[in-house]
Amino acid sequence: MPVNIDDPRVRRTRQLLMQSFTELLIERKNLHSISVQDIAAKATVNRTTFYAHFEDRYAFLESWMREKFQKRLNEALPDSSISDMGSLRTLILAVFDFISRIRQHMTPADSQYERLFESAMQRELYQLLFKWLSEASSSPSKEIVEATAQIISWGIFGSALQWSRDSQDRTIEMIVRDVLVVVAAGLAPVME
Amino acid sequence: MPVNIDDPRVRRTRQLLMQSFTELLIERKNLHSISVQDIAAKATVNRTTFYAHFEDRYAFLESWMREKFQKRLNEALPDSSISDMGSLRTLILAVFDFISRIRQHMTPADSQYERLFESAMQRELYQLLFKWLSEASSSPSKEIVEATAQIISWGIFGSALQWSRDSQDRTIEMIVRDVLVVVAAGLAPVME
DNA sequence: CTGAAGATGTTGGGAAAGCAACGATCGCGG
DNA sequence: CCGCGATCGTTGCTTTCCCAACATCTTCAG
Repeated sequence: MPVNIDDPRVRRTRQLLMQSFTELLIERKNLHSISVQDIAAKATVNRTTFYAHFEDRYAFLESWMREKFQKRLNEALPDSSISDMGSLRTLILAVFDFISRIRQHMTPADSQYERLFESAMQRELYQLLFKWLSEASSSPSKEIVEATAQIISWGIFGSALQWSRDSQDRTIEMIVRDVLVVVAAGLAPVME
Repeated sequence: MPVNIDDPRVRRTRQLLMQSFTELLIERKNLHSISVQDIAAKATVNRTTFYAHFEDRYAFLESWMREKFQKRLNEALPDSSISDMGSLRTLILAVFDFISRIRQHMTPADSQYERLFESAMQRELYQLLFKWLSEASSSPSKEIVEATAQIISWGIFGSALQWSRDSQDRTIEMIVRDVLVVVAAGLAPVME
């Protein structure tokens, strides 16, 4: 298990593995058909090295999902804050869009990974919300901020998940507008 | 000094260093202003590793030049042979074009590297010609083939070098046509 | 059902890459 | 001319990576 994540070799290996898996996922839609050997080979990295970085394939998939999701959110909100209604809408939109795209790469054979991906996304969303709220909030109570981040992250994520499952009969703009109203109201107590 | 050139780490490191130097050369035109540290940094490789692969900066530059030149020639002649007059012209054209491009990246401060580059190119051209002639020639004598490769490689390379120095008053098409005639004649004895 | 092929993790030893530190050399402004 | 900083090339030691081999476990065709 590599100890120093600042070691250039460690960074390079991780990046190569992540990138390779992303490309494989684009080539062959089916997640389940991608083996550890495939990922390692494409990354020109030994299979053993894969296991030096990740406990098992599930730990890798979780890291991959968290990284992808985090990157997506940070690209959507470059200033790293939810300053106004507009940025809040952008955030919600990004979550809905991301979940929808991920689902396109899932086949019935991949259902075993659904819960893994979902929890990774929710946790990542919570952490980002908590960080942003801690900076922007007027509330002095850490507990209040935590609770707010929990409720809002679950609220956004859960509704996005449900929408992505229900064959998406409502357009993304419509549903996002509705979610925005509720979320904004929930955020009100901790914002000035 | 790495021993096994099939080791994925060795291949990766070499490629990273080569690629990084190429990009640096495009960014900052001046060859002389590029330090070993610059190359290593851009390749996310330790400076010590650079010296594990190359005796010194000169050995690196020679390898880089040979690799670039070889790649350029193989791209120009994908079938790896000089089957007819057309492919021979393509080869000569590639040499002239390559030398001309390289010169664009040279400033007076880089004059110390000229001889290095030149000998690398000539030797590479010789080796390719020898290989091709060995396959295509009808001559049973190895000595004849060697001598032919020597003369032709020096002939093409030398005239290209001279042309690139002389402010290129004649168009590349004109000079190449003339060189082609002579080279073809020189090649005649060993071709069927 | 079976066994052959392939995927998952694991281990030990050797090779490559990273790192900090060193003296030597070069260039250049004071 | 001096000396200060930057680059060069080297060394000893640590960490990471590669590799071959192994024991499971799954899968799927005969």
